[in-house]
Parts: sequence; C-alpha cells; structure tokens
Amino acid sequence: MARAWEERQVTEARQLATVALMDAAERLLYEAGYAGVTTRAVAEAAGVNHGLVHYYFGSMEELLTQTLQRFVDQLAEALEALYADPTLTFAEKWRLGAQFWVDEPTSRFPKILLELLAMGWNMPALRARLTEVHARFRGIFEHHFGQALRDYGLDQDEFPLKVIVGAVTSFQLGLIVEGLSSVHENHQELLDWIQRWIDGLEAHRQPRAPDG
Amino acid sequence: MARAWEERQVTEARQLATVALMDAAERLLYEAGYAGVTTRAVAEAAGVNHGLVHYYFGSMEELLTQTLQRFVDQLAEALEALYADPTLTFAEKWRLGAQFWVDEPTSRFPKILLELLAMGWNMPALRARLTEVHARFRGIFEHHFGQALRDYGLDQDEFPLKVIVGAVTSFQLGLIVEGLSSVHENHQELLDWIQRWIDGLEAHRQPRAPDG
DNA sequence: CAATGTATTATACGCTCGACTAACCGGTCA
DNA sequence: TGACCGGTTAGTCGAGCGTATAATACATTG
Repeated sequence: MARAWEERQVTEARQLATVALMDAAERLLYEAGYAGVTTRAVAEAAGVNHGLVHYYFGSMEELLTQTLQRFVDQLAEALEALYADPTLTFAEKWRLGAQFWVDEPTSRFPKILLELLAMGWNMPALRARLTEVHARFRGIFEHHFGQALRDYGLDQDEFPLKVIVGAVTSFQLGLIVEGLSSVHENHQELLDWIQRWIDGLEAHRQPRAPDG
Repeated sequence: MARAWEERQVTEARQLATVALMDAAERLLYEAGYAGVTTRAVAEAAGVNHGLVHYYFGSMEELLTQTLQRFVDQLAEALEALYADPTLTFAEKWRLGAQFWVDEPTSRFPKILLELLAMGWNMPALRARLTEVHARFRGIFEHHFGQALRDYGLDQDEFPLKVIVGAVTSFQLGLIVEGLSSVHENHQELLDWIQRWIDGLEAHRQPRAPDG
C-alpha cells in the first residue's frame, strides 16, 4: 500500500521543518560526526518533535540521503560558479579554490563532506551515491583544468589531463583528511609551491585574445 | 582506590584473549566501521565473554586505544622495513610502497587506518594520538625521501623536501579515501606517471658508490 | 580432600536507539 | 454546530548499548 507521507502536499510549515532537520543533520555531522546524527538529536537540534523525522522522511537513512543531495548540490554550484567566472584567471581561481575550504561560510564543508564519505564506507547505498558525486566533481575539474592546460600550452604527453585531475582530487582530499586529524605540517609549503608553479604558467601564458 | 585489573599478573589465557579482542576490533573496523565496534560484537567476534572487555581493558575506549597503538606500530615497522632494505633502489621501494596498500596481507590496512582516523575526528583524545602517529610516519618519509632527493641530485630549491613529503602523505591519503568510496578513476594513470618520473630519476642517478 | 582466592561467566541495570502509533489539536466544510 | 481530517505530539516497543556485579568454575595450597 502507498505510504501516505509520500504524496501529501507540502505545507509551508512542513517545508520549514524539513529544511531545519537537514540543517540540523549537517550541523551534527560537523559537531559530532555521523554517529551523533540520531533521530532525537537531529530533531532537538532542529527544534521539532522527534516523531517528525519518521513522518517526513520515512527513515533516518532517507533524511541523510536528502541531506547529502542538498549538500553536494550546494558544493557543486559553488565550485561551478568559481571556475565559470570569466573575470578571473585560472591562477586566481586556483587560489580561491584553496581558500574555499578555509574561509567562511564554507569552512565547515570539509568535515561534513568527509563524515558523509565515512558513512558511505559502510553503507553501500550511500557509497554508490557518493561515487556518482565524485564523478560529478571530477567532471568539473576535467573541464576547467583541461581548458587551463590548453591555455597554458602545456604538453599533453608530459602532463596528461587524467594525471592532473587525479592528483588534484586526491591530494585535496588528503589535505582535508590531514586537517581533520589536526595535521597541518607542510600544507602551506605545498600549497605555496603549487601556487607559484601555476602563477609561473600564468605569467608565460600563450595569449589567446586580448582582454581588458 | 586501585582497580584490581590494572595490577593483576597476565596469564597466557588472558594474553590470548586480549590479542583476540584486538584482532576482532580490527576486523570489525574493516568489516563494519567504527560504529560496529561494540562491546558485545567485539567479544563475540573474538569468541570470549563480553564482560571481559571491561575486565581486561576497563573500558571500550581503552581497547580501541590499544588496538590503535598495536596497529600503527605494525604499520610503521612494515614501512621502516621496506625503506630500510639496502638491496632495493628507491624507485623499487616506491613501487612496493604503492603495492603495500593493495597486496595481501596488508590490503585491509587502508580501511582500518581510515576508520581510526574518522574516529579521531570526533574524539579529541584519540585524535591527539593520531596526530603523533602522523608525525611518526612523516618522519619516516622525511628521512628516506630526503636521502633519495640527495641521491638523485635534485635541486632542493626546486623540489623542497617539505613539499615532497607534504605531497606524498596527502595524495596517498587521498587515494585511499577515494578507493574506500569506490572511486578509482585516474589512480593508475597517476601512479604510473609518478613511477615513470622516479624511474627516470633512478636511470640518471648520480653514482655514489659502486654496488653489486 | 577441603578451603581459599582468582578467572571467567551470566545476569542485571540504566540508558538511548530507530521505528511506530494512538491520541490530540486546530482549521474546514457540511 | 459538529463531524471530519491532516499535521503534530507524546509515548511505547523491542533491541542493543556500556558498564557493573553476583554467581560460578577452577586452580592452588595446606
């Protein structure tokens, strides 16, 4: 038989509570890790009755799934917006990309993202979604880094796009994991070194079209 | 008042059960994640009464702490043994280092390590230990990679040791995290690219002393 | 063999979990 | 007015948790 909550019309109050619950789930992921995201904790943090979690979402897993979806959409949009900005050079975009994980209001994203990833390690259904998410982000990087490689006139044999993208995604993830473990040694040196390399490429860039 | 279990002499049976419990804790970390490591689950997996967890270790946290200690000691020894082997070139060591996470019997290490790290994100006491652990591993890398840089005659300004070590630790961690999320794209290309680079350095190595 | 003290087991306690549901509340419409 | 109904609340359920302790098995000693 059909579950009533699935087809019921969405009232404004319900919309507010739903958003509050997902906000609370993110906050608890950040503050306590995924083990701290329980029905009652999430309801209390959202200021709603704990029965509503089941009433609105059907299960805890569904709440988490929708929270994940909303979170990665937000993340992808921010990333797309950054790299799509035509007023910035690639070097500037890279610099802002590094800042992204540190500056407000997105400084909580690393913890939330990694908690979601860690959940996925032991929940095949969630992991499958996260694998898709990763592909989506990889696609963004591939597109914009491929463009940058061409703009910089880099030899595609010497610096294959796959290698660049693989290095960027994995080492960024690694930096985040180390940061969450209170490990920061060598990070600034590494980031500065990469920035200098990219700035150097930018300085010797093949001019394509005159701008400004 | 003094807790009896702290000062009691260790019998052989107790030693066996203690090891079995830590083995079981590692296995559960691998199979179910840290949320699956409960008193009863760990005791059942070890084939001992669940009361013994408290009797032997005093608390669940202490069992986990000792399991962490044993695990990282094992990991550090394996890594030290690999890099200390005088019959191998650095390029060969690097190749074996990459295989280490994939081959038996150490292929379960990445999951166990990352589960422990994830636990630490929300347990300050554990995180502090993990920060130390990371420093220990970073020290190993610094020593052997510094040696390799000198052997290869690489310019220390162009490739600072801190940058190399920072890149190696973070990108390895990132590869592991991606692997746990069923993401493998670009990994082989990246690893092959690095291996070719190191092999190239090895081929043009400054001879120091004749060997073999 | 009996007595003793420790190692181990079985059970109990107080608590929280996710899931579920009966009861209630306030607005709507006959 | 009063029956109705969806949204919300409060409370229950069985399970499992970490911890603690009573009860038992067992080895050792006299």
